[in-house]
Amino acid sequence: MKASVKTAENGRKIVENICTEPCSIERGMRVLGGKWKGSILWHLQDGPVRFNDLNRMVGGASKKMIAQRLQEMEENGLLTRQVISTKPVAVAYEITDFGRTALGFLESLKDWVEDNQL
Amino acid sequence: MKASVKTAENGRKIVENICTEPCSIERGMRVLGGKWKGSILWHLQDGPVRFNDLNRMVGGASKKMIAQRLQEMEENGLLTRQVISTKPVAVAYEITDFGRTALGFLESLKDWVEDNQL
DNA sequence: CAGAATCCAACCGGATACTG
DNA sequence: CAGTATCCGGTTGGATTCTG
Repeated sequence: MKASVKTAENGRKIVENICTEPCSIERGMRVLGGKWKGSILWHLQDGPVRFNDLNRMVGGASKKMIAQRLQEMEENGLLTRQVISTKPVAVAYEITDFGRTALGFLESLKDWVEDNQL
Repeated sequence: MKASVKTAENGRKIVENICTEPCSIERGMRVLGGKWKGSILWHLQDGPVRFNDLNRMVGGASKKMIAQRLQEMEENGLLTRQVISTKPVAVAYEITDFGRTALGFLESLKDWVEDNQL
């Protein structure tokens, strides 16, 4: 929701509606922002990746963080986790169709950063 | 940078390049992500806004947070701060042209969130 | 009005060690 | 291999008070 703004006679702007609950952008940042989530999703776009590989691909994040973010992202339906019962066990993370709908936006963020040398 | 992946004879994927420094997506999240930054920029798109109004528009953030984020965003060139020497003093924050280049994907984030009822 | 300063609890996240 | 458990220092961020 966006706050609605009126302009008084003196030119002063009056804010009428207040965003009481977090607006869409903040909610989105909670799902895709934070640390590592964007990178994780990005690195899943070419197919399932195993835990340790993902850990290496993201780079800089600890196993603990990756595991946490993966859980949250699974709960949000961005990816799925499948256990392959070999010895030792293997686990593959795969992006969902829903997760893919976020890739476009991640790409525009990436382009924006690179175009502006941030 | 994206990690490069090869597939070994056994079908196992090998991660070759490791993202040592934060990749574009992470850097972008640091500039636009975090708490409130997206919302702040979003609420500036229709013209300059004063500190307290911005505080109300964002909603939920303390003055301290808004002040901090505004400083960072000014350093990043996303917005400018101009002091109007009235009594009491007024300060207006205005989005820069560069800041405007980020509005596009904030909008796609917003749409994505709303389309999927996040 | 627009902050800066201070205090402090809560959370975050790295390192390490351990498990099935 | 794919995590979980624990420890623990650092950061975050709210509440409150103060200032020009």
